[in-house]
Amino acid sequence: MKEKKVTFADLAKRTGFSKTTISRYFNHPDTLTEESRVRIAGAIREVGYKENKLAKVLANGRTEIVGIIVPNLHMHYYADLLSCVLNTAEKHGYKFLVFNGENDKERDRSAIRELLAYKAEGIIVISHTCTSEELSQLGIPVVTIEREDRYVNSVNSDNYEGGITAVSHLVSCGCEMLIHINADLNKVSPAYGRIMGFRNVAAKSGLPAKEYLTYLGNEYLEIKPKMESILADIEKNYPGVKKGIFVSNDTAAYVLVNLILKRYKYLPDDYLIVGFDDSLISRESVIPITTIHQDIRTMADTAMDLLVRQMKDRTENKDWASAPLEHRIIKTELLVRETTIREP
Amino acid sequence: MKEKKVTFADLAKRTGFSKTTISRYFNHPDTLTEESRVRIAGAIREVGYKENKLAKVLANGRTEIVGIIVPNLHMHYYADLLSCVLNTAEKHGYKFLVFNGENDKERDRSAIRELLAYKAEGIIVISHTCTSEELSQLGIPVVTIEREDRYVNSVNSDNYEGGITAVSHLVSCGCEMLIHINADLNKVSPAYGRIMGFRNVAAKSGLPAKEYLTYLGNEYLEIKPKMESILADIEKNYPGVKKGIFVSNDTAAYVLVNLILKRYKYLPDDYLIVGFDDSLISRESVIPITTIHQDIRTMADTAMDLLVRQMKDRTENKDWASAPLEHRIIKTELLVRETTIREP
DNA sequence: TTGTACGCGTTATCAT
DNA sequence: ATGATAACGCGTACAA
Repeated sequence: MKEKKVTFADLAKRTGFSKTTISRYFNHPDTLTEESRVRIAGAIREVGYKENKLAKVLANGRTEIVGIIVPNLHMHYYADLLSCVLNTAEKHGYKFLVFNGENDKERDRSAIRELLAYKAEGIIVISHTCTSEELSQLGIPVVTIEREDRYVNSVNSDNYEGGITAVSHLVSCGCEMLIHINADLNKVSPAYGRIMGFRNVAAKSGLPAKEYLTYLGNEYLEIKPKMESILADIEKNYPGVKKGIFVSNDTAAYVLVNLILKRYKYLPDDYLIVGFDDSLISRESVIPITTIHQDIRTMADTAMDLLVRQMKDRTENKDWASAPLEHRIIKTELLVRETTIREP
Repeated sequence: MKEKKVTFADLAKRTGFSKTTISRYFNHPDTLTEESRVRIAGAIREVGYKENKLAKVLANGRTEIVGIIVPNLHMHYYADLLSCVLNTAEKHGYKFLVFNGENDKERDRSAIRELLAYKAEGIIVISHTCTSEELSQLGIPVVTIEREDRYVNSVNSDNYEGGITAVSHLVSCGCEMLIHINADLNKVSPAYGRIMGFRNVAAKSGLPAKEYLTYLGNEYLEIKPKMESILADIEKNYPGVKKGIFVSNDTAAYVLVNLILKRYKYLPDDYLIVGFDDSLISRESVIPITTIHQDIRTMADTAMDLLVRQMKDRTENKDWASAPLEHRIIKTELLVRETTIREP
């Protein structure tokens, strides 16, 4: 079972042209006679020629490969993001070499090594184990999404504005106190803006505020016990008070709603809840959750646009590396659903 | 801002060795003197050499690239599958070029074209727009996961056995009738086995059985209205009867549970429900859903094992293409949760 | 319009 | 243990 590899040489022999002409047939067809084209086209289908992009790459340097490093794929947020990035394939013509870091610094590093070895033209980094400083020294264009981004181009949601909007909504719903549940985030994390947003509105509102800042986990079963104790604390300390609760993300908000439902069979009037992300789960809840929509599609598109520009500059030998950094902020949007509005 | 490309030639010049020796340093270090190795190693870090896998590929033919084509990534099932496949990267040393078909035949086809052009050594196909016959003629190893697979190697869950188990469980719970909700599947689809499993057990049990076979959709909001009318039909025709309902997948089962909860605020004793997949959502439900666990991890591992074997045979010029087809079946497992067992 | 000759960075095959 | 040389498949000046 021999592998038959048909190359330009074979096509050349078969048509009487030189390899150069065959090459031109693919890259500059307009410089050939109609007749020559037909002859070559015929030969191509007769011998079943298949293009070899790797040989092409070695000759002209453009791999058309972009690397993506994701932290994981069980969180729909990352899966969605990856999906949207992959969908830019036809728009820009890049292929994606994907690596799943699983929050392991060594894996992320090894992914980067491979990408450099395969001469990827650029990398989209969604995982967060490597510092942006490290990323900035790779020698190829990098764009990060929703993570620490001091030294590289990036795209982030408008977390601060989103936090402002979420909490303002709670205030305007007539809440008598404000609560924020979140991880104890690092200030360099874009999501830290959500905490800032909360504090800002809480201060201006003059309402009593309480923050529960502690690591909750990423999965339902991990979050549940922690949320249980937070809920217990709330029930104990603030009974009867109309509470506006801003939860860091929809999964956590969903857990909270479920716990409350489990307890009361319905959502009591003194609980108003807002999540963040607009992930599927927020819609799938028995009581759909009010949340801040992140425009993942636009984030992915913007990231690719940024990356493509840099990659283009690089292949054209422009000074891409010392261009000023760009940190794009993508607008969020409040989606009012049933956890902040009671049906009559 | 010039790009400095350091090659074997530079290392050779710098160390006084030939390119051949440099190559050997990387591929057969044991054939060099300790001293030579040290000298080369030194040169490498001094000039900052970075390997170029593409040149290597052109010379030896092994890209170490495997293609993956997924139908989409909003369904956690596919995202999980992709995640598990990506995680075999270190085990076998392959890199993954990922394409998102989005159920578009043209996109799937174009993905295949690209993979052939990039000389991927094999492809894992999860999307289902291309027939297995088409896939079998690509000239490179292919393994499909949970889809039509007549002409190619494949990995599937034991859908039939899963169906049997699910429905048997309902019977043993004392249900007075059996209901199956599923899409009107094609017989070549592996998931058709779930329907067969239902019919088989239903027939043997002698219980009255009812099938709702109609396309439900893949997303919560798409499924909801359809499930609503099915539930209405059930409530109208089988009130008071203890119903054992086997739903085709967890998302649909989740919708059903939510609709029932919305109506009764609890799950009435005459509703016993079993889903399929063991997707996250089945655990995240207010009432955790009894389901059939699919061992996605093992499916992904098995798929890669199958593919790797074929790819190896091919590079060794063995007759991989005419080896007998293998269709691996992965065991499923019943997970009894709260939708089939009531707490006292 | 078409061809010649060389380069891309590495590996494989003989030699020494 | 190390080297010389020819592939690998294609692109591109430069020539004709």
